[in-house]
Amino acid sequence: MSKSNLAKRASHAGAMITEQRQLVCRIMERSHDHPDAEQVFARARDHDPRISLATVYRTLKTLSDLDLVITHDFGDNRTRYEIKKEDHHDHLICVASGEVIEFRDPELERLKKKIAKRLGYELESHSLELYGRPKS
Amino acid sequence: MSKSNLAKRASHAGAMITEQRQLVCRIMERSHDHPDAEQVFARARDHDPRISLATVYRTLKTLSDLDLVITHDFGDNRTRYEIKKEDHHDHLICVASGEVIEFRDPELERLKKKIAKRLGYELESHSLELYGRPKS
DNA sequence: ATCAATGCAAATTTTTTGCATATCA
DNA sequence: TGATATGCAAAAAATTTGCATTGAT
Repeated sequence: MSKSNLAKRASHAGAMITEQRQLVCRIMERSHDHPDAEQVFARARDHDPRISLATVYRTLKTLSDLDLVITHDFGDNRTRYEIKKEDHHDHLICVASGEVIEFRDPELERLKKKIAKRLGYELESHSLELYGRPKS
Repeated sequence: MSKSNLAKRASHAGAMITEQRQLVCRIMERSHDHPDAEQVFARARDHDPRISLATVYRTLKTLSDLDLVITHDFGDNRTRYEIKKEDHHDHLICVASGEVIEFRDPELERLKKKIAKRLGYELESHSLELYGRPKS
């Protein structure tokens, strides 16, 4: 049950760890969907009703600046957040249900780096979203 | 100098073509960057100062519903629009300058379809953004 | 003539910010 | 203690919408 301990990593990276940040970190560790700020806020408020939405936004920004959290845009105008894991994965969004499916593909990862290199860039980050319709 | 004639295609797809929509279509045909709604509005207003931002939004929405225009999110909180061409391409965003570079890669296209299929989906659309730092 | 699109301004939605206060190191 | 984070409410920014009017077919 060892958690990734996001808060500890954030602290190690120089961020001050307050009770609220601790809480947001714990929530991000336990969220296996891709919540937006409002959802993180709702979950946080369940544990501590005194936390504010502004703090949630600020904390998520801080974590994402530290590269510990990634942001996504799945086409509905709101930013979704996800804890960054060691292994990169991408997302397929079901156009029928909106469900988000994570997948990994090493060939894809290789190809992305190769393309960036070809264009004269060092790949820093990347995001791929596939939008698909379930094959009955 | 044959244009892609976006307006004609929109009309063919059943959209009513007004002067404003004509104008937005012409602008999208001539824009080779990836403008946001505000930029399209500014360009439109140069030709016809009476057009409104709401109409630009509504027209872009209509065109994108008709699959004649694609939307992008490059990480700054605004939706960017681009006319949809026959051949799919993806984007590399320079993290240093914000510049957006288009690229094409057939292997990538094949791989995307393959992955969707593997997951039990028919690929409907997809977007890949690479964020890279220029190799000095 | 009829139905849909427009303009305008107001309303929503998402995210950010200023400032006085509370909290961490 | 001294610097930084928080909460609150107000501000910004992006996008949508209601409604009276205009315009397309």
